[in-house]
Amino acid sequence: MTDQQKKLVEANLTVGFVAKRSGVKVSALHFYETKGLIRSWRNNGNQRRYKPDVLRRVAVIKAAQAMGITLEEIKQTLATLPDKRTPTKEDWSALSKNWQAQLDERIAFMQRLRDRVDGCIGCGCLSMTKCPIYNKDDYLGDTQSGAVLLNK
Amino acid sequence: MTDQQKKLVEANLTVGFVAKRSGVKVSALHFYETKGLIRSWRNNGNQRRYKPDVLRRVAVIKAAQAMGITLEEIKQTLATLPDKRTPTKEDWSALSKNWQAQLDERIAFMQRLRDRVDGCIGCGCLSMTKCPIYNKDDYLGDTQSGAVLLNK
DNA sequence: GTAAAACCTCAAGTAAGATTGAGGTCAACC
DNA sequence: GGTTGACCTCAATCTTACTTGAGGTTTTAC
Repeated sequence: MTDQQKKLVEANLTVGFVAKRSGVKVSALHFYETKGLIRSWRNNGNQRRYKPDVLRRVAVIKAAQAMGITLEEIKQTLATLPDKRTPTKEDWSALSKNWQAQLDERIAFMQRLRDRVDGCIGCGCLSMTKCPIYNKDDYLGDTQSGAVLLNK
Repeated sequence: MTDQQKKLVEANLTVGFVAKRSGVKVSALHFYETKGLIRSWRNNGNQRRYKPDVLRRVAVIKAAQAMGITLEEIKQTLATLPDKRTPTKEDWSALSKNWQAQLDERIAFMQRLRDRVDGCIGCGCLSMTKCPIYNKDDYLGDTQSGAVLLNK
């Protein structure tokens, strides 16, 4: 049994191990901790120790980031996980559902954007009076203007 | 005829007009100019004046940003537009094609991600030895590790 | 028991993409 | 022709998400 495996069994992970396993740097783990996204306790020598589920938390953080969710939002959502006990399948499932909706929205937005890019950026209407990019008021209310229509 | 319409006809846009029409702040237009994404000339009083196609450029910049393309990449792509003449339908169409491929990729990535979130974050395998998020080596080569698999 | 590797804190730096503010000029309108 | 709003430059500041480095301690390995 290697030392790393021992650590696993002890369910008492060092920062270096978590860094290697999760693919983020030690400095990032420190950073996430200061931001309240993950937690650790300290051993006698003041070194961080983690529960194994920190690996899932970090994986979830990376996945959410890849979806374009900010750390602040991720923190909010992670805060809905139970504090006292190790999160269960249902707990993680709820997070997943939360973000899946956002992700679906984002995908839909990207698809709309693709269609716009297709239909509009490439269109031939260079005239200021006809192009819907030039003249957004044509199909937006007066309160909207400019590139605002691109922001979701 | 309003003053704004006069300005349009004169094809000689002020920075304030462009800002209002495109939905970006004057400071952003200054910024884009220093970065080489848009161009202007100056009137007698040293004020910026723009050709109308700057509006399309800005719309394209915002669209590309919404796709997750960096200003540097956008600059590179915009640099392929003709320098001497006003870009034609075909010119803009080429840009559109360029980015559509990237957008398709990004959408596909998001969809893969959605499936992962579904299948993995929400899965019940909290054991370190079975969960594919915990044990990435199971399906990635040794060179890959950790959350790397989430980065496209 | 000692050297190397891993860890600690805290301040500063980085990159992208802007915004804000100071101090001053130009243009539009009555 | 003066006031107000739009514009100018340039430096500084902001946000997000980290990384780097200095200076020092702890753990691990032999």
